[in-house]
Amino acid sequence: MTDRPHKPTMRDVSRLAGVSRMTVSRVLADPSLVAQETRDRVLKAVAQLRYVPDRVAGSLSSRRSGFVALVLPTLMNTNFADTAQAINEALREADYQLLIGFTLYRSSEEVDCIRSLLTRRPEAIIITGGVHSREANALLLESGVPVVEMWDLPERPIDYAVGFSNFEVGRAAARHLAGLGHRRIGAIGPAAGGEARDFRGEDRLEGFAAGLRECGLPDGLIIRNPDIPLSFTEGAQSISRLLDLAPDVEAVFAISDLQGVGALLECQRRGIRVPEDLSIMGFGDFEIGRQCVPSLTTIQTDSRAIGRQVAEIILNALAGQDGRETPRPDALRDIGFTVVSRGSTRTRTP
Amino acid sequence: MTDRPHKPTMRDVSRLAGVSRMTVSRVLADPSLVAQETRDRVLKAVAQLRYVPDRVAGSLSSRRSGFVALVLPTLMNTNFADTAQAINEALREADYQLLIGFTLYRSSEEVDCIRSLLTRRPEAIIITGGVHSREANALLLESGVPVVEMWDLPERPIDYAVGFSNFEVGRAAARHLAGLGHRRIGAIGPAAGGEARDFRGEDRLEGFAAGLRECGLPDGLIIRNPDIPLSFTEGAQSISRLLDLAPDVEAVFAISDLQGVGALLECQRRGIRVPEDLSIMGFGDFEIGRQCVPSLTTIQTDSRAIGRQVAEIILNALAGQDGRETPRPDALRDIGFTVVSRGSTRTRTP
DNA sequence: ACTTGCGATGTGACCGGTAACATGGCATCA
DNA sequence: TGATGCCATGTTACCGGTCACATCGCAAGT
Repeated sequence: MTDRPHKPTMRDVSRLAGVSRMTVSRVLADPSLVAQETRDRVLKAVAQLRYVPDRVAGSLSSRRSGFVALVLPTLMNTNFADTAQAINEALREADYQLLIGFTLYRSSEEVDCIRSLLTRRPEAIIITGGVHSREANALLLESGVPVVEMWDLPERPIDYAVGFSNFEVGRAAARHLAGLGHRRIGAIGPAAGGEARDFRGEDRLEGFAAGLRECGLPDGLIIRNPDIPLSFTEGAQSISRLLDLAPDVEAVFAISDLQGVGALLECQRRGIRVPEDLSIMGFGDFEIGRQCVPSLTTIQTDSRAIGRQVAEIILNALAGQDGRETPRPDALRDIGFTVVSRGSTRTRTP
Repeated sequence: MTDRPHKPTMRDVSRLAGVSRMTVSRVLADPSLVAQETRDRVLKAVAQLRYVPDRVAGSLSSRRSGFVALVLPTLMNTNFADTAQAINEALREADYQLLIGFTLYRSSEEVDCIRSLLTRRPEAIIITGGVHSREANALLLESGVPVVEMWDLPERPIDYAVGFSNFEVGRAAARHLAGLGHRRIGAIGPAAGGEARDFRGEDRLEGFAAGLRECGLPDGLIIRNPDIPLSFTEGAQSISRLLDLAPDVEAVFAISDLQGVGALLECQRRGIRVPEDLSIMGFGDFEIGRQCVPSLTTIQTDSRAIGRQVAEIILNALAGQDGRETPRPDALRDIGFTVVSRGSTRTRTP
């Protein structure tokens, strides 16, 4: 907190090195533009003054902030944390700084968050999900920068989307459990009414219900919990409610591994054997799901790959605008998903 | 990505409202300074043009960026994610934007990260841990803004620190396990040699070893794993190594619940009963530790409270500088820790 | 009636960089 | 030898706000 009289500016460096400010700027931005000898003198001055360039000023002047905005529901979900890290790693190489905002699954927060991030003039915006309020949509559209939606596959993305169909994930889960011979099949997931909404979880749940119906099975055993965000604890509660409702349930789909593992642990506490008495399947392929006993059958999507692809799209789009035309990459990237069968599910034995 | 001719600026708003730019600025910054009628006219113009103020320009001019820099090792550890969210929530109320950088537990990354964040002229810096390279320290000291170190309690903090003694945590763990009557006691934690280092984990491990010695017990059963960051999987590996080394070990301290839960699950796989055959104790009070079966004995510290206190210190320090003198809050805040005894440990039965 | 003071608004400089263009020196080439 | 062109560097304006100060009108005080 040592307060120096004032932080050295580029002018101070230029004076010390006996050159113009512009030369200092060049040395820092692209050293090859400056003669070796001058460059060394400037760098010596930079080191001597411990000069740290001011990107605030630089951004204003160059009209390139070097920011990329990232809108996430929360960090409590490891998948989002993974994606965020992967994006960060890829963008930092190109010297972009991530600006993260959180919505807590609330529409009102989402709008505030976007508006606030836009004041920082990000060069691109990454947002979780493909469903936004009218106001949020308007802000994104008018932002003037590329928008990437992720973890979902909207029919008509704003600009780009990287994700998969949550509805199809649910459908695949239903078919998988039905395919194992189960008939009394339930699910646990988010309720649709509250202020906080997990639209992607809701989609998986709807896809699951649709899948059950396609298999000629009833879709009445679905527990919808309004406590968003989801957690292990919430999974334990939901499975409890389901077991109270239908003690003879044979298989359960949890729309997140967080809930799935929570459910599994609750079963252990209740002495319900998994998978002998109950098959449990989750979504997200969390590390804890791979490690737990029995390991959790899940639907896997690659969180880090989503992040990498998002970053790639952005770097492409931003490179495209400085001159050389880059072919516009696919607006919609479906990264797909895979059912990973593990110990927590098994074929029904009559 | 709609490219309008150019984004409206304050000048456009001022013209439309028939006032000067300064009046627009006032309406946005402190509406009470402007007459009702004028204010309404300006706000109408703002809405009509969908004007979004440019904080890049504002920051440069006012010399207040509205940024707070946060340096974290990773988001993979829920504790840090919790703290980050808590900080964010508190700072957003005061309209500060968090700038997050990740070190991945590497000293070299830490320096780069700090340097890069400093170019954005943050008004405060929050950094994880109390041990930094000489270069990082110099940068922080010269930054000219308040620095808050967290999750540790350095003897001589740069400016402020919010945390607890990791060494004492380890010592308390040793005493707790020894107090249960165990004699063959081991631990799993990070190795000290590699490029990536978890200094706080190392401190807990050292404290643990010291605690064992104080109790007159040998400290030879400590597994140090260089795979940082820690994870469930790594915990499973480490406990395996420990069990191979000393099959008769009675109790284990894992320096993180991540490892502790991983160890617990590995024991389940191997048919080792916890706590009957082996007591396991972790650190961090992760949700999964509370939920798993048996639930994990741990040492609890409040991640969100750390975040809240960090934010409080910063808001205080930053308020202090605009005129009214605020008493400098305690430079060092020890938020302490608590041993939480749960199902994974029990008294030794001879 | 004249001064005083305050509320509401405007003026101009400035924050610290960078884009765009200008300049000067020197080697190359017809 | 003069034109040409490139390399290295300098000059100037400007990015979009806000600060400090100036101005103006009007009500209150003496």
